[in-house]
Amino acid sequence: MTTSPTLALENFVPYRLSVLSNTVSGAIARSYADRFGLTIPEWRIMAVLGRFAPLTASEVSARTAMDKVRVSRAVAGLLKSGRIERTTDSKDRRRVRLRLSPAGRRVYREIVPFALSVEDWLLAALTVAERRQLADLLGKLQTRAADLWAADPLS
Amino acid sequence: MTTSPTLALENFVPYRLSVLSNTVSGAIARSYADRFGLTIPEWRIMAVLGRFAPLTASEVSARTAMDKVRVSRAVAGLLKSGRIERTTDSKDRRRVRLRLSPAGRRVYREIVPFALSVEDWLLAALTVAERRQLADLLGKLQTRAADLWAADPLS
DNA sequence: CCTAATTAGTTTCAAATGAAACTATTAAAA
DNA sequence: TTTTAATAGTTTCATTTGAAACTAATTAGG
Repeated sequence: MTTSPTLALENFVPYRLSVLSNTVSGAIARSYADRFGLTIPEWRIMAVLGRFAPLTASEVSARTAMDKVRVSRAVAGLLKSGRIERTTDSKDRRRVRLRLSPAGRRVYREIVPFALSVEDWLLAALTVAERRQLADLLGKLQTRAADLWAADPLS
Repeated sequence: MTTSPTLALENFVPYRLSVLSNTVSGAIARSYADRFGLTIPEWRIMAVLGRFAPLTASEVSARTAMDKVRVSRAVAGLLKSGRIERTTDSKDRRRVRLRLSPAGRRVYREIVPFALSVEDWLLAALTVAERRQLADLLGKLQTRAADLWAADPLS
């Protein structure tokens, strides 16, 4: 008698990554919504503008791994809540230069320590060596996954 | 002069997890759609029914980490494509017993080796020791994240 | 019993999503 | 130049999503 090979979902790495990422993002999304009235796309944009402003929408897109539609909508939300400012680039009037507003900077100064404390809380289960391992593994897997995405090497 | 603390998104673990998970899931979703005409929720359901059938929708929900609405819709899709069968439980007529159909089992026998080969390809960048590390770290982080989700311990 | 509360699963409705079409502007080619 | 193509960003439209409401069946309480 032959048995078909089976797959244990609970040990399957793509599944575990998805569940972990959803759990973490869900908890964070709830916190950010409650405390700051921000979505995760909005938070990501504030995070990159806090470091690198001014940026164009395309640059934000590249730095946040979000497509331009998402960026466009999250930018609209942040403009409405007065947390970022937009000016059109005078050299290339298609481009838009984005930066945090004074109110945005105040939120940024509050949210960064909070975000870091969430990360710390999450990583408190790991030793320093394990945290290094984690960073290393995430890097290797991301490189590999990007190739999987780009080329479908199993075709 | 004082500088506000900043946050490097590209090193922020929740962000890196999200990007990695999206990259992996996106590549897999494309493959499954192309080769088997399956969505990821449908595939997850087939994966658990391949091991544990019959299961009720709630049991499927628990084993796949998907809410009951998602399960209900994916079950409807699998019924339509003839890959699962449904009978109502005679002891409790609210419950529904789900199992793979013969056609579903054929797909299952094809997709399991494929799924494992995708995982292998992804993990080929890691040594055996690193794979063990990864499994260990994912476990620790998932436990921690579940606590974060349940209790919001930073409140 | 018989009513209230609970549970399993589905449907509805409003919000989030992304691909494709679109507008405006700039760069390249003829 | 003046088309033509490419780029930046927005909007449209069809699909996906999930919370809340709903239906049906079972269990618990009075």
